[in-house]
Amino acid sequence: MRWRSVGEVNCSVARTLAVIGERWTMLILREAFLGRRRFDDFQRNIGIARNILATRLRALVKDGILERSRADGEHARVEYRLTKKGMELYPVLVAMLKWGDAWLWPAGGKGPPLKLMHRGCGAKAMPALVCPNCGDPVGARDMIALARGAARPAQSTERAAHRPASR
Amino acid sequence: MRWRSVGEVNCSVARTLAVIGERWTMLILREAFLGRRRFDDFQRNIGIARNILATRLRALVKDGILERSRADGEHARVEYRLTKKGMELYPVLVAMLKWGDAWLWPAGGKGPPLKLMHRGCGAKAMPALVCPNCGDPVGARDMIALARGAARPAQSTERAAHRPASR
DNA sequence: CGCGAATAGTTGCAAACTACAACTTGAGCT
DNA sequence: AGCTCAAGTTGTAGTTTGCAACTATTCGCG
Repeated sequence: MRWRSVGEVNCSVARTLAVIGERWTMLILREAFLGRRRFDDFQRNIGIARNILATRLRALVKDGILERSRADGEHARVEYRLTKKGMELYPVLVAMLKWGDAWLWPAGGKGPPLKLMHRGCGAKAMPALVCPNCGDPVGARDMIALARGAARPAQSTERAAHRPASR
Repeated sequence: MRWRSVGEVNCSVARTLAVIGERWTMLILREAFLGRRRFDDFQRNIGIARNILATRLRALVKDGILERSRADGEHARVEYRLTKKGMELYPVLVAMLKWGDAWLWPAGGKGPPLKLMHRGCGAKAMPALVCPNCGDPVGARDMIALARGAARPAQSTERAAHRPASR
């Protein structure tokens, strides 16, 4: 398969990657979530080449993640802002941020540069993933994937069909 | 900046992307979380070219996400399994899955192929992101990013330094 | 032992993508 | 008109990806 057709695969992860999986795209979204809206701000803060940025922004607009508007008044100022669809990518970004904070800062070093604070209660803490039903935190081993229709987990095919007689 | 040095940037998102941000990598992890462990299983299920898969697997092992072991007994069977560090990438995958489920399946179509079930309580539902302190669900607008040290949000620089006299 | 099948890769090459820097376009200011 | 700024586009060189065929190692079996 070519990467080009990864968006047509019958899997939400693959389709999501077709939208946000290109190099640089998540960094553009990071900036967008921090409130950045202008071409040159993105370009300077990320350090991305201008043509690549232009291409990515165009794709994100086409996919409905960002909205492009010509804010008239000052020069040719163009703004890119997150749509609702884009806003809802926040959990993806936070999950990356949290994992990076936990695993990618060597003990001797300075530690990650950002902390998150919950507006509602004032807690300075990373959001956690929980079961919406019982409220317990969930990790990889707490969830089972069920294929549509099937009543059983969509688990490993593991040595199924071939080698029918030999064991 | 080259993509090569994105891992040295002072940002957990950028560093995380240096590890899992290459094309195909998250699809390899999807398979790993579904219980797949073997080279050919990854290759067939994802549809990735073999050389690319080999390169990605090597990188994931080097980064401590997967562990390579030569399970002796059958042929030259090699296994790749998630480490603890790798397991903790689950929230990233789930966030993508959830967003894809919500936004990438046209109304007329068949809908996403996987559902998740919580082992603990049996609920069939996607995990949600909540504040660990108060338990409220959080979205992009509910959190504020604070730069280390600084007491104020790490928000947009927006027309700050230059243009000092003209307004 | 020697053979064929299974598994896990590697290699060579063409096509596609990325990066850099310089250039273009269009709007507003004076 | 001429200057500046923001937002791209273009040309070109370098890097990465994808395909298909090839190699290497192990196992089971006669």
